[in-house]
Amino acid sequence: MTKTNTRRYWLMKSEPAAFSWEDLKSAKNRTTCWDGVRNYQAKNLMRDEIKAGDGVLFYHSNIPSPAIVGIAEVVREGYPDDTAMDPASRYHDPRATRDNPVWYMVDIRAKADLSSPITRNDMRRHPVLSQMDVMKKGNRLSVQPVTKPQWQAVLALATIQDPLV
DNA sequence: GCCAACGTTGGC
DNA sequence: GCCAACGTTGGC
Repeated sequence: MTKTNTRRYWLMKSEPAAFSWEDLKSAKNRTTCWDGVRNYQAKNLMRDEIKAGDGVLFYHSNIPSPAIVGIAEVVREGYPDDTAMDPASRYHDPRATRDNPVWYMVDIRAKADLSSPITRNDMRRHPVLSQMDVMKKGNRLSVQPVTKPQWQAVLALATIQDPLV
């Protein structure tokens, strides 16, 4: 089986005031480590499920018009989030050690802009995208699974080719 | 700014 | 192990 057939898709939320799509694009190698996630469900996804080559929808949250704004790719899969072991970090967790990192992160790289952002209003009206986890009330997971039909619907709406194929 | 929903903490 | 209290998230 080829990598293409096993690729999975995710949505990652970020408050642009903290870290935006533009920040990712201007980062070295257009790449960043997704550190500071302190939620067990998201940690387990990053440690066990999210693989290099997987697709990422980059989503801006907590703004007047929340939206999917870009396409990224996972370039490094789960490894210890060392900010947890750094007493000077705002993400410090005193339980974390080299033998027991407690928290994990992945690296993602910006791949393509959308022709225009896909807002929650757009998603709400869309038969496929309205079913996304991110549209469910009260869903606070910062890393969420996305189905292949949802991924394809985003690319179709954005009128771009899949940058990961 | 409001508030519903959620995850975590800690007393018992 | 239960659950109330609390802090945070995030849409609106």
